Order: sequence, then structure tokens, then C-alpha cells
Amino acid sequence: MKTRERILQCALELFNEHGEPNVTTLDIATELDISPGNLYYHFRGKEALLEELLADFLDQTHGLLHLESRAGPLEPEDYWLFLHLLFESIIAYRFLFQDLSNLIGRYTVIARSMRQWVDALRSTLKRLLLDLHEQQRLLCDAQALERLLDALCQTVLFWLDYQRVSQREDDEPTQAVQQVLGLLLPYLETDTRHWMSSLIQRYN
Amino acid sequence: MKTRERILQCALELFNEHGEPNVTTLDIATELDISPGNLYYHFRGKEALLEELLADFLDQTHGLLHLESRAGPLEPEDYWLFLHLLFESIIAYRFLFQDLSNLIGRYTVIARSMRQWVDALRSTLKRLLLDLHEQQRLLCDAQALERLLDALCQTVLFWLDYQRVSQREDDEPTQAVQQVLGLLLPYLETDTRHWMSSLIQRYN
DNA sequence: GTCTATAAGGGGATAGAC
DNA sequence: GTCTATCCCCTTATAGAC
Repeated sequence: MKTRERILQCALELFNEHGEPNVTTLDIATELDISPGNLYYHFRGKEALLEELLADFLDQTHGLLHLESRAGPLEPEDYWLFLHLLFESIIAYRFLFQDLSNLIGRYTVIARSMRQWVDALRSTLKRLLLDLHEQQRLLCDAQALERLLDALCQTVLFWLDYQRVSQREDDEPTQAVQQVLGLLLPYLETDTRHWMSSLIQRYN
Repeated sequence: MKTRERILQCALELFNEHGEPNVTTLDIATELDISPGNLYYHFRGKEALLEELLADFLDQTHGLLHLESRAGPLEPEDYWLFLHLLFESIIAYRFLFQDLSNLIGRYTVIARSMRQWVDALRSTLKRLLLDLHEQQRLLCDAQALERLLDALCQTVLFWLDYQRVSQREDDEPTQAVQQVLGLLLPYLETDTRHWMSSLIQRYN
């Protein structure tokens, strides 16, 4: 593998494991057995490295957060798939979420991108909820829907952090998906609820 | 006011505003118009400062998270008060939550204390939910209760972060309390639900 | 492309005078 | 109690040889 690629992959691993603020360019170079100078030959600095990793993440999730191109609303089973893929990407780039406030405070580029990403996430989730609502599968008023939407967004963004603090860290998206779908449960119409409930069980 | 107290208060303000990792001991000294040496006369270092602020926070919330001494379960209106007081403390020491993963990674003392705090929070919330359940006011099975409990904990811990990322920062606990109570809503028995619903409305 | 060496700056922390 | 001066270490980043 090319050095440039190795640097990116190693940086991602170290960032995810120790948190971006706790990983220096020297750490990355040492881990790869290359010189710090070499690292700076391939990337202008830590921020450039960060931006490229961020771009990869945005790329990887772009399809998921721009479903409008698709024809028609999702089928129930697709909700599980959607969340599973989403959390797979989040877990793969979890350093972005672990120190989100910090990153946003220190790098304006990241702040802009991540805020846009959160907006897109919120829009997409809202669209999915509205679809369910129109199909009479989700039963609630507009206000409850907004609150539910915030609860979903919050769980998507911070579930990993919560698991970490609770010392229940997990590299699999299963629990996260179950938690998000669980938030939907009490608002679902009876048949859909039973269906969703057994779906959640199935992945235990 | 004594210098020692001024340092603590100033540190708290700066940590809350900029995040602990972005505030140096020199920043604090400069803001107070004292020398860095003076600061180190009063506190052994940044970590000692941090620990004292943490101790203050634990103190301030200790009563809330150890309700078992109280006689009997809470009345519905007390749930609002409980959450209001809790979020007031969290907002006052929000730097602890804003960079929680980071702080936990860098300071083992903080990690231990905050994990204990989260455990106490979870226990207390669980106790409150079980009380409601026994009173037939909360209708759900054990599994749903656990998921609800996690949703509550997560919201308590990360609502401020979520608001920050969404650029809807707020120094008042109102929205946070409404969001947490909103999570309860769909599981409540009809009368309690209406009561709680109007309670949420009232504080808009 | 890769290395060694090193500059430049920041942050934590201490010594010693007042 | 408070100040000035200073040290040390870590991190980022660059220069120049190979």
C-alpha cells in the first residue's frame, strides 16, 4: 500500500482509539515506522489529514443522507438497513463524534461540514418519519414528531459516547440500531409496532 | 473575595465557555490579572483545579441523586422540579459534559467520579420509572423500560452537546426538561399523560 | 520519497525574590 | 500571598541531505 494511504488508515485507527486531541503527528509516524518529515511530505499537517478523513466520511454517508433521489418511501425492513449502514460509518469514523464539541471548537472547516451533516441527518430522518406518518404507521402530532426527531438525532450522534461513558463499548451497530428503533416503537400503529418489535428482537 | 475562590469561579467560567482543553492556566491567570505563579500557589496545577470544580458539582447534585432517603415516591409535579434542578447544575458545570470523553480519557480521577455519577443518575432515574410503573402510571414491559431509561440518561448527559452542535444553545433548562419529559409521554397512562403534556406546554 | 536534525511556539510547572 | 523569571517538555512544522 502507498505510504499516503497507510498514513490515512493509521491516523484513523489512532484517532478512533485515543481521540484526535490525544494523537500527535509524531505518534502516527512512530506507529508506521516512518519519520515525521515523511508524514509532512504527504500531508501539510494534522488539519489536512483530518480534512481528508472527514471527506471520506462525508463521501461514505452521502448516499444514505440523500435518499430523495430514490423512488418512493422506504419499506419497514429498510429502516433497519438504513440505520445499520449509518452506524457502521459512524463507528468507522467514531473519532469525529467522540470529541465533536472539541473538534467543532478548534477547526472551523470541520464545524461547517459536521453542522451540514447534522442538518442533512435531521432532514433525512424527518422525511422518513413523515413518510411513516402519511402511511398512518406513525401516530403522533406535529410537536411529538419534532421531539421524537430530536431524540433520534441525539441518539445517532451520541449513542457511542454514551456507551463509552457507561463502559459498554461496542464495535457492532446492533445495539445502537435497536435503541433508535426502540424510540419509534411507542408511536407506531399496532401492526407496524409488532413487526418492528420482532425485528428488534431478531437481532439480539 | 479570596483569590482562591476567584480562581475557581474564573476557571469554571472559562472552561464552560471555551471547553477545558482550550483553556490554559495562563488564560485563567491573565483573565484574573494575577501571575501564573500565584495561581500555582493556590492550586498544584490544572488537574487540582479540575478536581475541586468536579467536587463542587458532585456536591451540588448529591442530594438529587440520592433521593432514597426521602419518604415515598415523587408526585408528578416533582418530576419537573427534579429535572429542572438537575439541568441547572449540569448547565452550571457544562464543561464536564461538553468534553466528557476527552476528560475521561485524560484524567483517571474524573473518569472514576463521572462514571459513578452516571451510575447514580441511572439508578435514580430507574427508581423514578419503577415508582411510576408500580403506580400504573407508566405502561410498558421491562425491556421497553430499560430502553427508555437509556434514552433518558443519554438525553440528560448529551442534550447540551446536541444543542451546541445544532446551534441552538440555551442557558435555560426548560427545553432540556421538556425533551426528557417528552420521552416519557407515550408510555404514560392517559390521565398522567394529559397532565404531563399540559405541564410541558406550560413552560414554553 | 524518505530520512535526520532542528527551529519555533505553547503549556505546565517551579524557584526565589519581595 | 504575590510577582518575575525561567525551565522543561511536548507538538507542530520545516530545511536540507540522501
